[in-house]
Amino acid sequence: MSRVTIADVAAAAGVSKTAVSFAFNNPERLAQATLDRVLGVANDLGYTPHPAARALSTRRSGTIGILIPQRLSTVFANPFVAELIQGLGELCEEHDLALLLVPPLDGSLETAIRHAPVDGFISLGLTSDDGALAVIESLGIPTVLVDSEESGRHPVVNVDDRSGAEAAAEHLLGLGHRRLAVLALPPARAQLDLTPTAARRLAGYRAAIDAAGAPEPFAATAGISVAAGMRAFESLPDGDERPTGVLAMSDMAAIGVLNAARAAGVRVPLDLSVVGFDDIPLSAWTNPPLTTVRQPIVEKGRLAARMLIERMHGAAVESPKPLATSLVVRSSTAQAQAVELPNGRR
Amino acid sequence: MSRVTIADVAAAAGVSKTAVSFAFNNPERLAQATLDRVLGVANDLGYTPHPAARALSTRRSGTIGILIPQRLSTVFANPFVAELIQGLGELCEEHDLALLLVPPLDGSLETAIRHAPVDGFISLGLTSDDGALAVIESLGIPTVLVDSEESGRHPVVNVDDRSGAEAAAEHLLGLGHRRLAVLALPPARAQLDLTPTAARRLAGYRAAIDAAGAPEPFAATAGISVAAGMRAFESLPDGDERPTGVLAMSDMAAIGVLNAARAAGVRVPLDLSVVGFDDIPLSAWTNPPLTTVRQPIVEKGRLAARMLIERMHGAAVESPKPLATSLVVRSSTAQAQAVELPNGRR
DNA sequence: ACGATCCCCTAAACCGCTTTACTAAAGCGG
DNA sequence: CCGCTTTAGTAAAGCGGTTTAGGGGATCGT
Repeated sequence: MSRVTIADVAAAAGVSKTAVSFAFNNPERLAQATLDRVLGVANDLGYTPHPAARALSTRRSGTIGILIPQRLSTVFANPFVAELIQGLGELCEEHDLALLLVPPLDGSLETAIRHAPVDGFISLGLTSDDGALAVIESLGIPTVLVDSEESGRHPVVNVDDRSGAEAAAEHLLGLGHRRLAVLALPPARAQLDLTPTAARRLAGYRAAIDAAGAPEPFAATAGISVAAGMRAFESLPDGDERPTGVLAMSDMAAIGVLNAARAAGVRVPLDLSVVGFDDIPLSAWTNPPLTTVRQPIVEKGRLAARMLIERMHGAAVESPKPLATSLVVRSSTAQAQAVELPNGRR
Repeated sequence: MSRVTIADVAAAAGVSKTAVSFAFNNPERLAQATLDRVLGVANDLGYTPHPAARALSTRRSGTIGILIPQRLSTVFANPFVAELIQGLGELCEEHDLALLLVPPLDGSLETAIRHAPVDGFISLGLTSDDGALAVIESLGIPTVLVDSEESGRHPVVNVDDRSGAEAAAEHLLGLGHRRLAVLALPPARAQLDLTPTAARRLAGYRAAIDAAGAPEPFAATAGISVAAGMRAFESLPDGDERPTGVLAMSDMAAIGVLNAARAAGVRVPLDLSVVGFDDIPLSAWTNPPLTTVRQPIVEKGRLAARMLIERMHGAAVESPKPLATSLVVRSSTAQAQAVELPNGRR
């Protein structure tokens, strides 16, 4: 019941292994009659080249890896990743590549990288000093960074997080909100700093708030799940202290806030305005529909894949400039209620 | 800049390749001093076994493949898959396995299967006569079927689609609805029949409708996207003919109906009741919150992965009985409006 | 002092495929 | 009819690991 090998086919067709190999990879080197016979026999026997053997010999695996910095169950709770894969997938299918999900192995992303049989990596949200990148470097595997920092060593695909965040904050400030809460994304890997994305968004919020002379926002961390958003809402100061506007760095967290608010009898957007980030497809259908910052996720995936494939073909590719983000105003934000203290910073 | 091989390490440490291999895979066969030296040198050189070489030699790749019957961009638009991967991922991480997404290659799932360097497959939604399963068979790769039909050849993980659908239809019928619409899932692969899942759900709807003596439901196909659900709503008969209840086989389609209805001035649930299927996490936060049939997707993924891993270890595993589904009543369904024709089948 | 045992380590075969010579036979011009 | 190119196919050397069989030296029992 063991696999049919090239030697089996060769024997059955009465030719050498080389001839069989040629039949598949170099058909013009065989006489038509031989070619037909070999192909016929191979087909009858159900022969398929062993992927690992082929990969070893050709030094290509036909696979690209997505470097996932966290546990799969965490990351896939975020529709963001699924959307990115849609973009990556389009290009992969076009180029007959398979997609390998590479989460930390034994808790170590570095280990996982070493064991991944891939021709290239797409990495998500790593800081440029992450040890994982050093390992990739030493392995010499072409890589494209997504949601990362500028790096001399690899091309980077980013969106303009900062401008998007700034627009979100300006929107709220423009509606008269002063007491704001920022729901930050947690670090991608334990004991690390903010992800580059979170840092840029935070900078955007800050810039707008400072420019408007509004008080320091309340800060919490909310991850990318509805539950985390709900917890974040609970953690907000209560009573008069409660922020009137929430700037969430993910739509999922924003949706959690929406829900926890309703449960607590806080009306959105009357009592509380909420802005999300990403514009995942479902944000338009929440209750109320979510005001959020749109980023072109699928496009980002497509672009990253295209760049990686070019790199794999040996081309030198430049980092494109960050993709544009835009504020999508729906119904989770409204004019702040009248009563507001007349002083600036608290 | 070429990769460090086992021979490089052996030379640098002044031992044979065998010794280096033992250092990693059979450390007790080396003297402590030698072991330390080899490991030290390997570390200094940044040595990692070449995954393909290792796979060829050990005949294991440390990877399991998810057989995706459609294009990645289509499949990942459905939160269902992301959830399933959360479940699969938990087990994979526990067992240090990577996850390979295997969509059709050159339009052929069979080809993709042959080229996939995996130790096992999880297949999604295939009928048991699908050619892809025959190929897997001939390759002798352990496989677990998800959302498929009972098959003597592979263990199957299913949920009780039929009962769930029946409960959904009974719910609507119990609320007095008679004119119903069923939004079916399209076939997984072009020119094929309904997926096993869709067929079972349809049977469930039918059984309840027949038992209640209600008229034949209007039938449409809606896929698993919000847009498809919106189109399906548009396709419903208008005026007095319009169904008062919609049974959608996916939450995404149901959400599309919700939205298209609102746009058309049709009030949900006053004028139209909508029931979804799956209970994806966001169904609770739509506007209005969606009544739907819950199935334990993450659990399904975990179970499938656990079974596959056991099979890969050579154990014989039985198909468990279908996982329970349950109706989750939220706010998208309500009593049918009074005016109803007093006759039975139209 | 001598064969038997251990302990460490190595040579070489093997996994299944690709690819680089290279050869035998056929075709060709003169 | 002979030397020269083509054509069609092959043998063998990798690719980079793992693993089996075995060898040399130190230790042990007597």
